[in-house]
Amino acid sequence: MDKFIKQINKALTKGETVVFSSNCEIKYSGRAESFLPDGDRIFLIKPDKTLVIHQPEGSAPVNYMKANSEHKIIRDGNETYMTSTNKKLKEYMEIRINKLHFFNSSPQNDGQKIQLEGTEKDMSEYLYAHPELIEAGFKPLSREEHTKYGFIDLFGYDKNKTLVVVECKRYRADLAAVTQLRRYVEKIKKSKGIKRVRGIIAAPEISKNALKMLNDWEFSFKKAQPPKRRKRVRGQKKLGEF
Amino acid sequence: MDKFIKQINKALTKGETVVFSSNCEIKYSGRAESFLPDGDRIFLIKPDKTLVIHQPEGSAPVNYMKANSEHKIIRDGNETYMTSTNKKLKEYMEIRINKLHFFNSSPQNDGQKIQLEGTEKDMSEYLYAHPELIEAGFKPLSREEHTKYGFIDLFGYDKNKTLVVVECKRYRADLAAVTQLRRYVEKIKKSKGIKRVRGIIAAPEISKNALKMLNDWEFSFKKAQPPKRRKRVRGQKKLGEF
DNA sequence: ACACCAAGCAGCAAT
DNA sequence: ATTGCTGTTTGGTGT
Repeated sequence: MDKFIKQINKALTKGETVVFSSNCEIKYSGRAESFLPDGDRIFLIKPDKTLVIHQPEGSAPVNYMKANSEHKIIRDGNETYMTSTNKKLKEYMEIRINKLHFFNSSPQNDGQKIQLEGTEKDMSEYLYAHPELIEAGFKPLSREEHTKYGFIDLFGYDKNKTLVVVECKRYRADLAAVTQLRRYVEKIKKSKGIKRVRGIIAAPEISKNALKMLNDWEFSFKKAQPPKRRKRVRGQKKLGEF
Repeated sequence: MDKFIKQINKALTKGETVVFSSNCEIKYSGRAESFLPDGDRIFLIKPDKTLVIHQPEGSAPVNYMKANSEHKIIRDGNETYMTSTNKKLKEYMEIRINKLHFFNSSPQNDGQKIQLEGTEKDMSEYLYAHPELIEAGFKPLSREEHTKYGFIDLFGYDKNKTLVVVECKRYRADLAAVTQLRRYVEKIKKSKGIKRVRGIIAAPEISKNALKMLNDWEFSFKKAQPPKRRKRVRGQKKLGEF
């Protein structure tokens, strides 16, 4: 355990990435409060002082501390603790480490940024470039615009010069998508002093209740998908699989 | 590298938790598509076949595969790849492993569930038990109720027997909170055929625009907080700090 | 399954 | 720093 304390303190000062596993108990206090009784977990401490703690199931960490936290190992009699504090965020964590299973610390070189495709932004770009996919005669004016009424995905005129707000969803549109659209439409009506502004949800699908609310408000739905390049990845049988 | 392949295959069949670091390139195709050029990353494969991949910064994984994915190591000439597939979710990942930095596999025993306090649910429970914190004469009828209009945090009558919908937010209420409240209020008005239903946002704070929208709709704001036990955690100077 | 919603959401962009 | 919003959101709960 003394070796562990030396190792981790050294690693933290050197800005290495630390991974260890231990049997431990975790207390957290900050935006909420949590307690996790004894069990084996995986710990990851990054050079930016992010701490992520994983149980044996699920994608999300069970506990974590955000970047720029301060991590310390403390001996208290027979017990070993790690404390993590983030004064700025008023967050505190205390981990009683009962047993260390393994420890690794190493420098990690990685200056790369992930390149992501098929997002809602890609979708609004694509529809901006191909307005006929919304409807014949649609003339886009702007996309991804931050207005004081909110963040409007796609905005333009229809063939009758009526203003149209388009809200894009990369998946199934739900009630929240419709209320969001409605908020934009109403704000624009009010600010421009015009009676008629159309609202369109562009998404691959829409939930039943959302469609009902859409109809109640005389908005409309247009089936559309975010674009993908569909490059082949090893393990995929066919490109057409999804 | 051959040893690595044996180790990882063995670990995966035994249901151990695998952690390794490698220099690699990552391609993903599924709900979206991504590409991440060569760099050092930490890999975590859990007994439930969740894969989580971390870069040296931030809380969130840069890439991941959800539980029940299938992970395989493949040699292709001089290159080593790991493929992860989840047929059910139609998700595919391919990782070209250039160099392995370290590897660990170990059984992890952890049957514990995190105990969390200070959630929105705790807040609505507390306000249900202490209705005077909303306003004098408020009589709650239900809390956390799933209706076909949505999920209503707190519902009751005010001192004048007017129906009141309360939407709780554990942190600052925003525009979405107000539109959510408005949706519930309108649906209840319509379904019950009554003209007046009040709406209240209960939250520690509310954003400026949200407050304006709240006033426009003649709803009201009540300052309230989720309850916390505020137990002491090592590293916290005083209980009163937050 | 779908639907809806909270989250210690995280991360990002614009104000 | 605050606001608003997307996300390969994740995770939970109820229908």
